[in-house]
Amino acid sequence: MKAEQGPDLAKAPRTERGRKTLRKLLDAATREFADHGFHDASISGITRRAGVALGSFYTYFDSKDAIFRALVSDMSEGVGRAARQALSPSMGALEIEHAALHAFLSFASENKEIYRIIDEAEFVDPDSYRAHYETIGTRIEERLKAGDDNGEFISGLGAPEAWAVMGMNVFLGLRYAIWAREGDPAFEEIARRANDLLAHGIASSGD
Amino acid sequence: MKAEQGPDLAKAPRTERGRKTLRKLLDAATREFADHGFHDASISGITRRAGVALGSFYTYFDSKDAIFRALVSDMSEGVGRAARQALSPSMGALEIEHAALHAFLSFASENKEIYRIIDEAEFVDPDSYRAHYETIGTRIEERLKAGDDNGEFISGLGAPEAWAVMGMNVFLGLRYAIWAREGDPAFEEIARRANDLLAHGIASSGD
DNA sequence: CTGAAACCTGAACCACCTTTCAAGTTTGTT
DNA sequence: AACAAACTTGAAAGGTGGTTCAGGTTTCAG
Repeated sequence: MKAEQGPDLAKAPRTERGRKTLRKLLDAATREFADHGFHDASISGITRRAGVALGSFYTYFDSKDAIFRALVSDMSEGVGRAARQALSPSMGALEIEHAALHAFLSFASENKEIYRIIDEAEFVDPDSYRAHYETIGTRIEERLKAGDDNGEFISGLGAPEAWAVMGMNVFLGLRYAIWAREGDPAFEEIARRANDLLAHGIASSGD
Repeated sequence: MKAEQGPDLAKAPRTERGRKTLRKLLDAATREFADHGFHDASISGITRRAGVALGSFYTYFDSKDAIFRALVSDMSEGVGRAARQALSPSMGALEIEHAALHAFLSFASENKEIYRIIDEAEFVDPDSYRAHYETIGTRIEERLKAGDDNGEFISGLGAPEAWAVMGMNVFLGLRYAIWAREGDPAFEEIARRANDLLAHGIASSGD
């Protein structure tokens, strides 16, 4: 959840006190942006939540945009980390897609605010938004190619199929994690049905 | 492109002159929001583009939010209209999904600014954003059920499959229409590959 | 023709918010 | 202990831009 390093996202603190204040600001900003969205969030709202003076903000960030970018890059990594932990190399290619979607649904469900922030990056910081999805798309494409190589998937799969899979996953997350309703099927069932669609499609076999 | 009716989206004009001014404001707002995004767009920018005085804006809209909402509801209808025109009842169920995606890619490609505005509604006007996708999701679900009824699709399809299809389409639109690159496959090929995935999945048949 | 309602105008109001800064306090090193 | 660097503070500068309003012009029904 830290974001000190990287190309000047935050001005690195040099003392223990400074590191604590930076952390408090990042945590407060997550809540402030999640509650109000980028533009209705205010620096004073962030510093109030963090319990520090308004001016201290500028010790660590050059601007409101800068702290937002720091958060996005931070959280984008968080999503990737969560996905990686759910996968194991011993799984079959289909099984991997199932596990990835299930992990994604759980993660989104428990981090709704993070998702709002990444989505808003489309407008506040378009480059990192695009980088976020292109990174994930590439990763899915690699998984599809691996499944192709070991004979579990058909050959000829590439970026279009990867983006289709990513879109399925993102929208199932939107509908069943972020906009969850009473009576919705469990994540397990959602993941299973998406996996069936991915494996065999929906055309009736007799046709 | 009009949005006079509806629950108080705009204060209805009573003369011909008024209707023209309202139209000019809506058109100008489309361009202003597309160029700058909601928050960096300004009322004075809109009235300048429309060629009317700043104060006239408030004859037709109560606020900046109000005109944005009017635009979103307007454009959401436009997307639906474009999709409906590309479909014909004589098509088979699979063929319909293919045509819908192809029409969507073309529409998105030629209306990138509209897509930016609808996406930004997630933050400016969450209710219409959600309504937009739930309406489309329901429509896709109906199509899947129809394909099920006539035996072309497997049975048991429902909302999860519909949202999966919608996600595929939206993300393929994002990648190949909005973020199009040199050397990308043509829309025809994208639609065909997505349709193959939808029909038969990606598991190798022998397995 | 005529008057009331509709519409237009743009300067000014005003609320809000990012950013700066000069002065004070704490931390860590020598 | 002593000093410099790091850090903190909050008032105020400086802008921005949404919204109001009082007065003028146009429209249109009767």
